[in-house]
Amino acid sequence: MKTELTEIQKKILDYLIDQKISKGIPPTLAEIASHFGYKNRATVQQHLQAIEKKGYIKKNPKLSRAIEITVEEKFFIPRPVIGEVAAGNPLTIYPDAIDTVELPTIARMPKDSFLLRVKGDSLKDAYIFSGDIVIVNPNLEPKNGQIVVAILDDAAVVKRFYKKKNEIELVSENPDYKPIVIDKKYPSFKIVGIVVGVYRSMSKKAV
Amino acid sequence: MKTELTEIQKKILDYLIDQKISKGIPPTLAEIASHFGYKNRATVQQHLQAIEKKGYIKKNPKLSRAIEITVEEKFFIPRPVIGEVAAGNPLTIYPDAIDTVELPTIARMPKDSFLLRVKGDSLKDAYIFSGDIVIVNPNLEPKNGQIVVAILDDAAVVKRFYKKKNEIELVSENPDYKPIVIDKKYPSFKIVGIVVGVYRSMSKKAV
DNA sequence: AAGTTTACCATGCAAATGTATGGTATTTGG
DNA sequence: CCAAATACCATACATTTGCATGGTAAACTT
Repeated sequence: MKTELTEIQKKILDYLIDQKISKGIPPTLAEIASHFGYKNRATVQQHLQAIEKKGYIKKNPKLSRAIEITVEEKFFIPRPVIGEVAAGNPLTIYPDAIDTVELPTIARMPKDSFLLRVKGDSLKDAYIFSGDIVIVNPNLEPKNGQIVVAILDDAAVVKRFYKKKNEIELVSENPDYKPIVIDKKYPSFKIVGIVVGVYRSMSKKAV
Repeated sequence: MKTELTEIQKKILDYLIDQKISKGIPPTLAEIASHFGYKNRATVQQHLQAIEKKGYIKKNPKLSRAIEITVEEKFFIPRPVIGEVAAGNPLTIYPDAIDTVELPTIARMPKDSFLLRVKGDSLKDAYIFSGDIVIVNPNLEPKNGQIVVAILDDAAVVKRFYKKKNEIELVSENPDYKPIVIDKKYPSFKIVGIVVGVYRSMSKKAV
């Protein structure tokens, strides 16, 4: 039952997994057909039957979108990493993904969130280490003590957020950097997002 | 547009979220009706329309299962934590969850995987700290250097896995513990799972 | 008392969906 | 060369699904 998939079957399986991950729901036969340019759902149906026969998926008959993916190796899915946090201050966010990271399905992202890879040990006092992936959520209001990603002038920083009476203070984890007080001097100040989580994959190599 | 949901509408929304998380796909009208004991899909339909009107979901008309959940606050969902790793060696896996942890979103675990909370700094050399959540996947074959959860006699341990020629060695992160060599002396030896990732939530409180 | 909201049901219908069957063309292995 | 596997199409059909409409009953405004 460990038969190999053909090229096309592999592509369809990949598409199934991709859809289930990015959209949350598996596609219908019609959607698959449309994606691959097939004029007929039956073509897809036959491919799915072949894939199921080889044990890679399981279909719940009669139900729409009821395709269960049974491949164990596909636990990890690639997600784009759009920037790096390095050496305390400067943060670069590239227009395109600089890299992808294999994220377990457990760490599915909050909507619109993005990933940044941490370089260097500037955040080590927050127990975040080089190579770790931080999940940044742009849709939340920052609360005191949270680690935020913010833009000052042209640079971006990753610091702890504290809202005082009339000002906002950004405190670095690294004691070498003084807190930044936000006032009129920073007209372009903007909170990009809040670091809601840290993830580190252990599956690839030993640390 | 910030109208409150009624009790029933709230229950239906919870069900939608729950299904999307546990099964990966939103239910159909019929499935919702069946779950709540309704004899009619139209009842569900009207509830969904009401929920949509209040802005909590968004429906893609004509498409099956195309219910998008738009509630921002629901980014974090509780997942059970079934045990603790503490003080180097002993690991306790409780039959029921000892706690729940708020995981970002829509989180879908690798199949059959479970979560353990780390207590103490016994794994700090692997950059895993007290309070962190480790994701354990029981369905993978361990490779050298990976951190595994294993059972020896009655105790369970979390250590690095190394397969030598004729034996298996479990190496502790903590230098105070000597490596354990697996042979006939441990008839009940069993790999419970592999630590595939570490997650730490940053949203609640400052570290 | 009259209106509104909420919560349900029944029925009907068009479109979407999964499935079965039969057919053609190409490639592959013996 | 021939059989089998692969990849696709067309057509047909039963369900599933979403949706619209109309109706009943209770609870709550006003």
